Amino acid sequence: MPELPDVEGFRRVVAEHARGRRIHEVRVRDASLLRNTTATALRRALEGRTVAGAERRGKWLLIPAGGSGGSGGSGEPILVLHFGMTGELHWVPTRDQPPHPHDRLHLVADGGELRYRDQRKLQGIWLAGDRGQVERVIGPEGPDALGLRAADLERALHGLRRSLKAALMDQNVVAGLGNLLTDEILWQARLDPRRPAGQLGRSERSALHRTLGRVLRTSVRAGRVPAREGWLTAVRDEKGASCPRCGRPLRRDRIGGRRTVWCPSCQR
DNA sequence: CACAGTGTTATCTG
DNA sequence: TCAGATAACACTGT
Repeated sequence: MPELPDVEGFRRVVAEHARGRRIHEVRVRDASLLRNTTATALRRALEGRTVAGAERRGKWLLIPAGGSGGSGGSGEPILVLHFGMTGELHWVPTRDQPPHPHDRLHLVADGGELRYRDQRKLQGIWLAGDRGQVERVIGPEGPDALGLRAADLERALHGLRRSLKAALMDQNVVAGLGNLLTDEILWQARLDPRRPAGQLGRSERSALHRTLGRVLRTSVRAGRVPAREGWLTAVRDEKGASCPRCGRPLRRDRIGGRRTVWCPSCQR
């Protein structure tokens, strides 16, 4: 599930419910999700501190843990989360509710708990001691897809011979787009996902930019890519699905290494 | 039982 | 260097 709109939703969960609360206890329910730290180190770093906020970077979520009262000579630790394909972040307003079987980490705070839940464990949890360590964990990324400028998109796609599908899903080209979102954007922009990304005409690139922005803003508002009437996402998992726009049968291919649903009649 | 899947990375091949 | 294919991670639903 988690692409940019979902992670943006998780960011809002933290901002609206957890921000400003003191972390009483860190419960590591599955230490195999800890990628660069241990349960002991995570507890030592976070317990007693305050949830200072939440920031999204592409599909990453950063939760800085604010000062515990001391002078804080070494800076504030930052919890770094990636949700893979099945991760979620929940706010549970009552403490000590029975855990969900896929709950991997609980941050127990005043008045509730923040729960990192993940079925497949394809990504995980990092601890950064400062902003520099955050950069090392996340690594290089293209410009964030939300608020992307037309000039940024042009620069990102310039010279690429790869397919649009592969290019848009590459976090080093543009950060935040996943499989579902990319299919929806290319379908709404009427662009063939196999087209070389660097060879779009001016008006095509402009249409792609406008569509990307519109699909993203609508999805962020919903906290997911919505299965809206008239959207590809509404029908993409149906068996003999047909294009919501032209009614002709949709095609399923493997493009850029991922399942791609598109309309060979509309998308050129 | 086989296999694909809303993600990412390493490795191999052309 | 670039791009595509494949495997690996771990688990569930079809």
